[in-house]
Amino acid sequence: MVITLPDGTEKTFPAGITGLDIAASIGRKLAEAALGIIVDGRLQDLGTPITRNAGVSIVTFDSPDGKEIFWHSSSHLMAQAIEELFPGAKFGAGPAIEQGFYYDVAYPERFNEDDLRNIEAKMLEISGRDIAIRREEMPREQAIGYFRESRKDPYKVEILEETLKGVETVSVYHQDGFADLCSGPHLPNTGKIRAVLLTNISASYWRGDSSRESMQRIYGVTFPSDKLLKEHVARLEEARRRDHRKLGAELGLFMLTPEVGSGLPIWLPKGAIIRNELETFLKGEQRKRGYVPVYTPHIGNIELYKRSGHYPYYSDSQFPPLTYKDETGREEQYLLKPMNCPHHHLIYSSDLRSYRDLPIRLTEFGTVYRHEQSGELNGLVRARGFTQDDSHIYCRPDQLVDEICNAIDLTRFVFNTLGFDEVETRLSLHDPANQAKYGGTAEVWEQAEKDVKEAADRMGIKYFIGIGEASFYGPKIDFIVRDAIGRKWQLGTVQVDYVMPERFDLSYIGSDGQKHRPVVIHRAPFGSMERFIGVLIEHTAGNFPLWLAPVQVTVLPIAEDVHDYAREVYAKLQAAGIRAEIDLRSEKIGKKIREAELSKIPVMLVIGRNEQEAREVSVRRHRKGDEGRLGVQEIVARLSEEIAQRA
RNA sequence: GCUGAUGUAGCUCAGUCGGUAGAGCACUUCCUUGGUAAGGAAGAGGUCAUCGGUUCAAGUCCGAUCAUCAGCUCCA
Repeated sequence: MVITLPDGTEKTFPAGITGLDIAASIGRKLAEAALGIIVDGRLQDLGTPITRNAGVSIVTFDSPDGKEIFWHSSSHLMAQAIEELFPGAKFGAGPAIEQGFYYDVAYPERFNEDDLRNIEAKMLEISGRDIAIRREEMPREQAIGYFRESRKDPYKVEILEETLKGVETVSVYHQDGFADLCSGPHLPNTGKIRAVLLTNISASYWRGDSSRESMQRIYGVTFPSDKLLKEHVARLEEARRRDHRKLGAELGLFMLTPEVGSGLPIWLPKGAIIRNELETFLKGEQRKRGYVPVYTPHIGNIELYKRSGHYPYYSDSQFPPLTYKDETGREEQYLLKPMNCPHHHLIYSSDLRSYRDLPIRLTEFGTVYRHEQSGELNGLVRARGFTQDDSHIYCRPDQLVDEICNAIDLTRFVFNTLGFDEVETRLSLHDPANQAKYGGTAEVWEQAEKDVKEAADRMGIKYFIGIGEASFYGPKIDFIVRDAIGRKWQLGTVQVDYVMPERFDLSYIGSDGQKHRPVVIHRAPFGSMERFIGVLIEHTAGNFPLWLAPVQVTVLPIAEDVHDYAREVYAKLQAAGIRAEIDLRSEKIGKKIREAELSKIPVMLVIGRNEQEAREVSVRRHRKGDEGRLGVQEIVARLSEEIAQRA
């Protein structure tokens, strides 16, 4: 029997050999690190006998597959520990996730922190017993009996009876007295799991259904060594350090207060500078690309949203309507606007449009209000009042793909400028199985999705498909970045819409003199200014590039006798339009520098007697240190240039 | 919205068994005039989230509300 390894080398083995044997034949270390094996593209247990010629690769913790196996087995290990410590606990679902695993547990008592520590200790103890993990296949009917009678776990029985209805044979993994219904694969033994951290407990509904019983979901992460766990903990601490809510307060960027309302961020002067710079940047870029600015009110007649179809779709996540009654008893209802599109559509149809006028690109930083569920609110990244860098492009069908490409190009330009280089792109398509969720006809959707794909392919972007992620009026291209804690956030978006033009009866006069229907593109490179800046804060850890820094330069005189010269330098910076501060306190230079470093000011200009005599400044860059002396004109010119370049 | 946790000075946090509130940093004033990440001294700062209850007495115990955090569910 011939086994082909990933590097192309071929080895001959007797039939029935296992992955572990193959790993051992390559090296002792690999045998130790091996967690599973991929045989002809299929991930399986290390102990599964291989009976014919195959291409194999050994899976270790370094690969995503390896982590998946490791953490999935860890969830079983945790379940076993819980079962030993808390007899009677029943188990729901326990998968591996991106950063570890969880298990949903039904148990009458609430678990607390101490319980977690005890479970951790028990897991390590079980790991120390180095129990073999054994796979057993059995007919589904037999498994139902097993889980009902022996394991007494109603949740597994439910999975067997419903989710796995059509399946003949299922697999059960055993380790000591513990057994779990699971397709696998799993680790060969529990001993591989050497470091355990249970991170938190939360509630979850059985099968994600809020009408079903609530279970306790215990999250954890495990590693093959303590060293890896320590690194993981260090990453978590770094994430906490970068949390935009913490940095936003420390750096005086924004605030949230119940006196205004939850989820309603207030921009403080320093945060407003960042937002204003970003807006100025995008406005300038859009001007170059043929967008025209408009302004629209913050509320709109409710009829507008009924017409657009937003109201019925999203009435539960809107602030309740404002009702106005005049003396005659006539009633009008207004909605705090949850999106800008309807206003823009009315601007479009306020005039007769010729095919020669298209595309028309209306743009506005439009503030919208959505009553997000209280549990969803999260600093700037999930707020109830936020501002979209919203534009609507009205174009002819023959211009559509070009216009989508332009919007993608702008979005990419924005992300590159801001230093987001790891952006995932999702083509968000509709779910054909759930057509009722969407507006428009099947043909229109087919066309729209074809156009979106064509544009994405032409722009050469790498994307993945998200079925059911489309909005109700059309497919989208979504740009997704991760925050410091690894959570994903959708920022920019480009959306195609054939539905709104119908609803608002938008038209243009074609070359044939007849009325035609334009197509609308909704696009927002930043998405929401609040969310974008929230993610930007975490991305930069508050160390903003010079052009965005709320305070760009601080002038630090060493002693009082150079205050006059320091003021002169400060005045020159201000005159050049550089955001500068001056620290005239009677503190030592070390303290002034420390405070400037902590407030993450990019440039410090230290001035003492030597600098005064030479008409120079000592330049110190944040996190870099002393960079030597420069003439005043020189430093002003260099900083101005760096700001202009948005470097 | 649901489940759980949390809420004490501007910030980070102590506060024991229920007996009228504490530290460090920041802030203010004074002294100090210094060379690349914390000079010294003094002072000021609190409706212990809010409302109600138990008690002779509540930061502490109980309940409700609000907010925040974690997760679930949702996301134009």
